[in-house]
Amino acid sequence: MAPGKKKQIRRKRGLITAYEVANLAGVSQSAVSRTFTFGASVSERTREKVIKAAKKLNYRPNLIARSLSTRRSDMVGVIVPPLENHFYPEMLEALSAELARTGRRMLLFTSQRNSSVEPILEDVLHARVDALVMVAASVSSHFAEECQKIGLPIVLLNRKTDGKSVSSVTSSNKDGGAVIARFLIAGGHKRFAYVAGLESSSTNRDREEAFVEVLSQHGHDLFARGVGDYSFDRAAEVARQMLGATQRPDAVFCANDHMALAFINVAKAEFNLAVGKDISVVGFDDAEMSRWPLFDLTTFAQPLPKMVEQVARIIDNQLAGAKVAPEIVVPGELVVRRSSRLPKAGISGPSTRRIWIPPAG
Amino acid sequence: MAPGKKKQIRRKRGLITAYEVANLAGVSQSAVSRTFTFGASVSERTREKVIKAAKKLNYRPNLIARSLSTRRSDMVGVIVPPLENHFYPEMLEALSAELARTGRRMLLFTSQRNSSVEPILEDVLHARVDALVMVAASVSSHFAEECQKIGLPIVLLNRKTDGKSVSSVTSSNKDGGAVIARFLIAGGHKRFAYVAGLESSSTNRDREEAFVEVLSQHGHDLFARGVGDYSFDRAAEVARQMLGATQRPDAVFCANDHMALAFINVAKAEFNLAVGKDISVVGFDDAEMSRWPLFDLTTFAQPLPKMVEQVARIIDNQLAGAKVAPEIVVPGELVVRRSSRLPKAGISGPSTRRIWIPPAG
DNA sequence: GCGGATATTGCATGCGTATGCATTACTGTC
DNA sequence: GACAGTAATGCATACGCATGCAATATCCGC
Repeated sequence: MAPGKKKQIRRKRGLITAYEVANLAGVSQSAVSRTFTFGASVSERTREKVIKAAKKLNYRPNLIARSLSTRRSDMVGVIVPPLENHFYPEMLEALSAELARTGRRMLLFTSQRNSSVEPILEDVLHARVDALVMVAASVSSHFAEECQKIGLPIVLLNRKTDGKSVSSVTSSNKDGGAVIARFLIAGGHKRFAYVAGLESSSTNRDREEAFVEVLSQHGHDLFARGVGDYSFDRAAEVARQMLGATQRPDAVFCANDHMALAFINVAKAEFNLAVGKDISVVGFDDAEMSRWPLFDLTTFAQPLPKMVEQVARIIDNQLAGAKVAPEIVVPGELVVRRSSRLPKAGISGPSTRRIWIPPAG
Repeated sequence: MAPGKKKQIRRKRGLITAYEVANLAGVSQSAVSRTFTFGASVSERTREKVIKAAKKLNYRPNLIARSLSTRRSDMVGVIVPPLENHFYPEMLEALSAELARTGRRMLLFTSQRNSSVEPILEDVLHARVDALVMVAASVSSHFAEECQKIGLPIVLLNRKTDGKSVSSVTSSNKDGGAVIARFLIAGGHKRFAYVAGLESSSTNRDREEAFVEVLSQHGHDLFARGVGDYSFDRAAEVARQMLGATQRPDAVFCANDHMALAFINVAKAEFNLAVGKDISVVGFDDAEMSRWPLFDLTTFAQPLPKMVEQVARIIDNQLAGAKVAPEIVVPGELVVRRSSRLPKAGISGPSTRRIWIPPAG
């Protein structure tokens, strides 16, 4: 070794670096790095020396530097829609927990109510995240291609984009719509209404199509239909119209819980109706609030834990080089509560969580 | 210049770098960097060449590399409590918007219901965020010191830690408690109840102390008291006890909206009470849901926009070298709705947002 | 105790940008 | 047109870690 080449001896302002730990431990910076890199080759003796020195100096590997070196940031960009719909905070928490579990951190972007996500996407791209999860949003094919090109995996959660070969995780929206139709028919209802979510969304299309189709298979038409755009206020407005009409629907399927809660609010507070007797209301999501005594909402439950698990799995696979962009559909189930008149048969499960399964035949 | 030293000509797999843009534009990498660094010295002609080349190559500065170089990540770590309380998603959105507005990104950490934030903090420290915002959490003096040492600004939001010289932003919890007491007294109530939040929290202490103090100034004792720990279920349980007693309170102050909504749920759904007539319920926060027809909750509004603005300001100042750790208290106001009997005087404001101000004297 | 296989170690360099410093190109003035 | 003063530019290096490669150290079987 060239003498006098002790370049390792540094001392700067600011934070502790691997060099300083190396000095104290009497090893090279490489050894320090290897100690903190899973799977790297270090002897037990070296590791101990390093750990001890690191603890003494209160050293923490600088993840920024690591990212630059490894070209992996271990950050996942997450774009969430406005959190007005309380199902999304729940989804966010589940996602956060799942990402943490798989050793990733979450860079969160919230989208404003009336603006597109495009500018956000530009930000995300700069941030060098390893992957991107978009909740309840869709994506232009232009952007999808760009991400493909730079190797950034995208996963859509609770929404999908048809034919664009973008990964997505949704629950079985079609099954949900269909089961709810069967459930309401089995409950003896006659006048069916649908409160639509955003008509441009895949979730709304799937739910509505299946709902209407099963109704018509049983000889029923939609008695009323309104568009709530997944918004509380607009859904409440729809409710006012439907309930103020000379003849009311007796069974209402709202495309998500948030709108169903709006509907119940109006029905009870403004029309003094007994929800579950005078009129049945069914939602979709099974957000926490649906269990609140004043709502007690029958709703098609989306299994959040399974959904976010799939998200993580897709990310893992894509980062491992998978070429396919799977569209995962996770099964859900109809949780029966008292916002709806019950069919005679088909209810099962513990009293805390009764579900309805269409009787065979 | 040493001939053949054209080190700038590189070409690698992966993303576009400043070098490649420099080549195409016929300038140095420095010029590219300066073009994308606000306030740097570049001529208009150079800038144009660079911008053009950058656009052509679809170049984006690598923020990871920039962070390593500047030692600023422009990321703020945010730790939020469980989002069951719907006021927190709102706060999160407001904070996200404010951080975005000030050119920062948000690294989000969610804390689990029954576990301490300590392990999360360790993660945050690794991530090299520029600052840390902790929502509704408190912090050990040990950790506060450590952050002080490494120069990481911390801001507590909606909570404070006494005497630890940690910055915090809260709304005027004491005023809130006091105003609510005056309001309920002015409304002619006689039997006052308090549903406490987490008893270890500064918010609960401040609200309760002021509430009780004003009551006693007017010769009233607390008729009933229960602890809801800011949880829906526990607050509902408290409600069942209070409402099931032989004599009920006629005015209930719940330490936050979330618990107030639980109380109203139980009062209406299980005891069939007319909230606002049979019993008055007042909350604290003014979460969105408080406006829902079934709740229509009178509540002390915390001004989210101002609060998050203060958070950003503190972060700016601390990063600019400020030594003091301010404890900001932002004024709030009592928003009057129909969950409570109204006093004769003191109500003002547009019909969409009526507020109550204690009449002078 | 020997030869070879294997595990550990350190050196040197790269990751992509920002920036101090020295150099060069302008700009305006008389 | 010469000069001072300023703006613009490029060079070289640092930021803190990971890692390929070559050099050692350790281990194993005999």
